[in-house]
Amino acid sequence: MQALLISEYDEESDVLTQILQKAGLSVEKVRDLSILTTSWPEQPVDFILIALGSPNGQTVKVIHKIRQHTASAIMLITEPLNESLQVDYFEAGVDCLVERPYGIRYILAVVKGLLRRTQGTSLFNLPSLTQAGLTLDQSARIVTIENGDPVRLTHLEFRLLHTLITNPGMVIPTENLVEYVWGYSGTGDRDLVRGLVQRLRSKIEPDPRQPIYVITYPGLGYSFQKHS
Amino acid sequence: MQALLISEYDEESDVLTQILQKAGLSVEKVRDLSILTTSWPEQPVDFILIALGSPNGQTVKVIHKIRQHTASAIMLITEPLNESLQVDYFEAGVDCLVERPYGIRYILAVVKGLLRRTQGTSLFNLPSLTQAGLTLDQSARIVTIENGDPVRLTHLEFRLLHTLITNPGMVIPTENLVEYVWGYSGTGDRDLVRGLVQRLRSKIEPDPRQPIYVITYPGLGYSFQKHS
DNA sequence: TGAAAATATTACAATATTGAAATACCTTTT
DNA sequence: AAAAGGTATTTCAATATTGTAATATTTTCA
Repeated sequence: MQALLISEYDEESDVLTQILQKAGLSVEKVRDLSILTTSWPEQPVDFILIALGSPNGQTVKVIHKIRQHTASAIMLITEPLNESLQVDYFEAGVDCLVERPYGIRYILAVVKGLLRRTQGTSLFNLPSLTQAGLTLDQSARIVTIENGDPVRLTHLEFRLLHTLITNPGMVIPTENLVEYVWGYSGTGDRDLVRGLVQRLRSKIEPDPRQPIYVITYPGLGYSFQKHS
Repeated sequence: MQALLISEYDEESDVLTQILQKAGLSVEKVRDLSILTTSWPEQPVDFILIALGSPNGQTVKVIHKIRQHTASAIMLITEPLNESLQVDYFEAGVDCLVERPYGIRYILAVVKGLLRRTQGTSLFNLPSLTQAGLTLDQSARIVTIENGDPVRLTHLEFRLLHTLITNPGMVIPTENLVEYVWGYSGTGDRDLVRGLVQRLRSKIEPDPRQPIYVITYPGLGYSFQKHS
């Protein structure tokens, strides 16, 4: 993971470098923001930290340009600004704005938080969903019950459980499940949902005859039992 | 888009409601954070704004629990905190922390920025990836070549193409591909990568004998041809 | 309660996906 | 050019996944 650090002051630059490294990033330093309008790093950049003394109207434009080149997090450290300029920066695409003076541990926490967000947009890095003691690994399509062995789900089983678990306690009409689970392919009908529910239950329910996770609401649909 | 607002003070609650609505959200108000441990809103929540007077250690735990239930943005507004507590909140899963006093326009800008980030992180709402005229639908595992018919990919084919296309121009060592594609299951080896590459090429390459997307670098690995 | 509707269960067939192996081809190095 | 190592291609078998249908059970409502 590559970070790009734009910092004018040497001492601050060193501190920020250490923070970024502590967050697990390799750091490439640049002194001047304007350089970026002409040359962009070869390696993909995963995080951009801009620490400027007195940013001006020009800075907003440059940041806006950077945002068009990358979806990575952009963090800005500045002297205290007036609200109007703060808003401008956010609208230019900045993700986070910290004013001096700041605490080192605070910055580290913010950086980690931003990385959590921007990393998580990779398909292989999605967070697990937990509900009522059941954990769904969205990347590997694996479900784990408390004190149980991990179970692999098929594509359709996963889409079904995912739909239910992201709306815990809500009764999802069977028709909607058809749409969510098979929607992209066009096939699928109410009977298939029933068959799929059976298969899912046989994998995740301690006793499929007495389901505790996927509950039937006759005439309505199915629901994932909400955590009390 | 549904927002959940947790706010103790009536006047502030009204102001924040207006801000959230201006950002395009429907607002559901709650006075007390503790309520969430017992009852969670029926509708799925896309944004969570917590505005507390004096949060305590308990608050951190509740937020951590909320984070396990949702991937939505969590924003926290508080009285000035000591750094240690700030860090705790971030580690519990807060995305943004604003201390009073704050400017209304600033808050609106921050909310919009967070929404920009968190929209489309639902598994069924991921953006398509486009590179060199090839588009990969991450939700439906479908790939489309310019002027061509959509093609469904298998689980493994998808993971392979996804890995390559998210690092365009980079040569990914075969060993790494094994890890990325089969990593979660443990199986998989170099020979399987070759077989899988063939299958993928037969689906996406106009002429599999003369690949233009997935390029072999003998002794190194494979690469997705970068768009100029 | 009893009929109708909805759902559960089981079994099986069709298909899709994957792993494995054998052979042909290409690259690199000497 | 020849040998060695890596890669491509094809084919086949094992398995996984999904769709279908037939029957049993449960729920709903008159």
